[in-house]
Amino acid sequence: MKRQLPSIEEFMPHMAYDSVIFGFNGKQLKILVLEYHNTGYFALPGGFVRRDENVDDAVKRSLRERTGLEDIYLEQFHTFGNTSRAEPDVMRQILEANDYEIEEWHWMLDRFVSIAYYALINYNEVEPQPDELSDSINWYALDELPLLMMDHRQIVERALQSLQENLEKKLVGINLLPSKFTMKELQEVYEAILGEDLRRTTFQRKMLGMDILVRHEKLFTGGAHKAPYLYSFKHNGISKA
Amino acid sequence: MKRQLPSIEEFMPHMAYDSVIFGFNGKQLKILVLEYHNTGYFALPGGFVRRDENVDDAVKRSLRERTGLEDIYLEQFHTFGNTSRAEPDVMRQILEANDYEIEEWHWMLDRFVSIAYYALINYNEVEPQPDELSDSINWYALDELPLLMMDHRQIVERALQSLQENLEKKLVGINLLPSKFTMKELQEVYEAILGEDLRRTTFQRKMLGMDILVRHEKLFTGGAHKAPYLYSFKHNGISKA
DNA sequence: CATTTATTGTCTCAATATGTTACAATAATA
DNA sequence: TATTATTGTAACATATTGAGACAATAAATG
Repeated sequence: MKRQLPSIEEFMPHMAYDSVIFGFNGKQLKILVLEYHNTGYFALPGGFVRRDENVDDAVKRSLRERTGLEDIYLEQFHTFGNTSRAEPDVMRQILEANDYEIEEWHWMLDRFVSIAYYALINYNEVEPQPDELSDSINWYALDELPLLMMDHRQIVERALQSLQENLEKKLVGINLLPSKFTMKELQEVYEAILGEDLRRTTFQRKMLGMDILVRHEKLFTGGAHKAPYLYSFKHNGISKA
Repeated sequence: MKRQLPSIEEFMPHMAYDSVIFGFNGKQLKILVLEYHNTGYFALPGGFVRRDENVDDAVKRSLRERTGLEDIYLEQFHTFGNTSRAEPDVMRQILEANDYEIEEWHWMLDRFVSIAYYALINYNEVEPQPDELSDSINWYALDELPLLMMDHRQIVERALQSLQENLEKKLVGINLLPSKFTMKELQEVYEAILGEDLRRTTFQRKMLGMDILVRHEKLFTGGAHKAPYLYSFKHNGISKA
């Protein structure tokens, strides 16, 4: 008994989204990558937009499903619209490997324009869940990505670039950390995103000078040295644009 | 004899683009706005994407048609994807006023996701041409815009914001000026975009310090004062990202 | 033709911001 | 109690930007 594919009645054709979901494990910046069943194809989490659904909501829906998290920092950064964004043979393989019934032609084999978002989440709060088509969803460091489908590699690169550009403008780094963190952890997030080392004293001065951090109790890690303070961000909740 | 609407065979449904075309008249930043025949509706220049066409190319095609210019500085800045982006009654009115034949329902009355771009052109080089649905296309200063259809006003605001953010990163201001210009003209472009006055000496020092300008002969305007130098940009042509 | 006017190009000094080094203040450990 | 590996902050040097001053014009004025 073959499964039924989502119907074109429900979704807008030619329209998709992809999410680059960033997390920080304390050392490296990582992203979530899906592996499709039995095919060896890797891809970014993505999906289609319902006909009665805002694009942003479609993306949030899928982020909830993949991560279980409710309020996620999300930023749309580019829409990829080249005609080359179609790989019907690959798509057919994936669908067949998932035991879907495919007619001669199906809308999911068509050309897609993809609206791309990046999300920032707290690595440790999450138990990622694969989607219907996938065996697994795993964290990959940016310099250890598997070969990704289609133009997903370029999508990741562009996401990182946008994240870097927004790092100063918005208080973006926050969203990759737990609510309380040390100055060192914050610095490590910045270094991972920018891909360069920062000077400790300058960084600390700048962050404190911005007047956006609240200082809390000290964190006694058990190390043979002065204990660092914990900080949190002043304004509550998600720092969405 | 009614005219025929573009066929859905040619275009992707639910998918559109809009362009915010900026020009600078020497004093103000302006944008091009269309007025639809006999309806009093104003809108941004936009269009649909052919099934076999890159989105970027669709936008360039329409820019050529509206402006006659070939190489235009163009930047995609956001995709607007809310379900509220549909006004079937208004759209029907516009089409009827243009003497198009409309069946019960038509794909152009549907919800659209719009991929938005901004363009920078040389105000004086252009003789704007209205599209099929429009009586006129005219320059409007940003603070004297007519009431625009749908969410086009928000699109303009977001375009301006992106332009402001890109002003420092890229050498964007260039594209609004003729190939040779004075330092004062360049400063006026920056001021119009940023919406604030800049300090003359600091601006000049910064621009010259960037090492991107070539100094040419002086410009004798006939004013009772020292003649300014003309400058052009070092690297040739369009400074696309 | 000398004088006046408005603007331009450049310099200087002041005010900020950032880079760099130094050092005292810890928590654990030996 | 001394040692170790940080952390928080201060101090100084350097770089960047803000602000004002001023000489060098093109034309207009008389």
